[in-house]
Amino acid sequence: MDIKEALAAFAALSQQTRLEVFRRLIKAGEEGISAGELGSQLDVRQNTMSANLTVLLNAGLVRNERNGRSIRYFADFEALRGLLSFLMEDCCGGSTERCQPLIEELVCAC
Amino acid sequence: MDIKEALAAFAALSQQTRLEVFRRLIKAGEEGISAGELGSQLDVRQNTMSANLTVLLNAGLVRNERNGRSIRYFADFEALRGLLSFLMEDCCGGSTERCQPLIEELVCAC
DNA sequence: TCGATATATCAATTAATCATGAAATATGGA
DNA sequence: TCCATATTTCATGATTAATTGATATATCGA
Repeated sequence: MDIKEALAAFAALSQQTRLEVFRRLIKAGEEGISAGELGSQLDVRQNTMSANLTVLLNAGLVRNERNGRSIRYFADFEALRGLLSFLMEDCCGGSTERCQPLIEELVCAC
Repeated sequence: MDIKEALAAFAALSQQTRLEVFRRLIKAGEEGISAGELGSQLDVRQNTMSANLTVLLNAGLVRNERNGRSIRYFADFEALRGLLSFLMEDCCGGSTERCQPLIEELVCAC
């Protein structure tokens, strides 16, 4: 993960529809959600949704897979891991006092 | 943390100078870094840096504190924790299989 | 092969963001 | 009080992003 990729990822997550899509894909896990389902769940027109999904794809945050006539989207957990590690790199100059509780709390949220 | 705050945080992190600033503040921990130091470290003009620091402040990602003539900035770890929990909420519908390794890898990065 | 469904692409308009010059505010020291 | 330093605020022009209508592509079933 370099800064260009990280910037693209954060930019992708800084728009309401895309953030909601990504959170739903995180929740959905392996199952994923089709483009059409996402559009109707979030009440977004199909071309707008398609454009937003393309942004998430280009940012590397999601993958997709054709399934008959529909296309299913999935969160890319590996990319998310990379992004978060990039952000927290050398946190507190290496002392874990500050980041350890941050991380532990996150586990509980899961 | 609601979606508005999360969007503001991701938007704040989606610009090169601000992302670099935030990562430096994460590294700096308790010590923080002054506005002027950040400007010269990253070779950014003072008013541009000031505007970018204001964006990070408004997004709740950093705090500041006047110290004589200079103003010192600090990463807000609690806000970061809130943001990450928001993003990972109900990850994989509650099963931790997917998020557990993601989190564990993060700890190592610290 | 034809029509229906699902999704993507294109071009254009509108809206938001960014960096900058100029000026203002706050602090500390002579 | 006056000057220098550190930082913020304001107005503006330039770049970039978002949504949309129209159209294209891909898949499925009759």
